[in-house]
Amino acid sequence: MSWTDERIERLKAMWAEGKTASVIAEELGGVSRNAVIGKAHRLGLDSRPSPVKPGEDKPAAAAAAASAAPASAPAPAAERATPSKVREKPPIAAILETAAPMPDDVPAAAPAAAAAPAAPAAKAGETVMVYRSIGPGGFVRQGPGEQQAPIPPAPPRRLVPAKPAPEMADKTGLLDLNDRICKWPLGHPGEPDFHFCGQQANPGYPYCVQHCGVAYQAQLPRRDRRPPPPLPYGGPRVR
DNA sequence: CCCTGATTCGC
DNA sequence: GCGAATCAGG
Repeated sequence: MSWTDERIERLKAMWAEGKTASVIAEELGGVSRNAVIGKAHRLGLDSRPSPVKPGEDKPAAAAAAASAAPASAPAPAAERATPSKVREKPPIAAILETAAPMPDDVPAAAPAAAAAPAAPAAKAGETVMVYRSIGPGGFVRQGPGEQQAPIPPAPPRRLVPAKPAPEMADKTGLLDLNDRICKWPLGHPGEPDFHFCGQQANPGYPYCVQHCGVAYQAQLPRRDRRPPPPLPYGGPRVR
């Protein structure tokens, strides 16, 4: 990895922001902390308060020295690292509120053909398969034009108490989660229709195959990773 | 140990 | 010019 103009600019910017050499190296990718420091010095960037050099003294000038009581006081220090905006935490109560209530009356046979979970964004011309709930009994896979399955499944003879309430017939609430169904969240906690994917979980994983594909991605060697897009200032720090 | 930046020096 | 190795303080 070479020092292109663009990378040098990013180095300068981050160095000026006060980021440590390690962080800069990590964000630039493909270079070590030492490389960053070395480059910064060659560029003549401002020195940082060095743990090794409290005041100023040159190794060569060691002979003289002695009489100096260096007014060392570099305290640029920390006032960063605080995210500009603290994400509101979802109160657990709010999540619980959206979980399936369990009213006494039960629906005869929930039609529930509505909203399939988050259809993936499709490029033009692509066929999007959708998993559509056919009620408490399961899901069918449908293409865009396809109609509801012709043979509606026989309604369950008896609904067990744990089964979903009408409004949650096609949604998976917090209380529906177990280790066999996909826990991929759809929507945001606190919103009325917040629910979970609910498809069959990929055995050994918390998500279905589709969402595992999103959640788990192969780690590329550093040099092959795409550097994060230019964030002029204060992008979210991922660590 | 971990972290930090500075410096050196072979390439 | 580059950066690993090394140094040295916190």
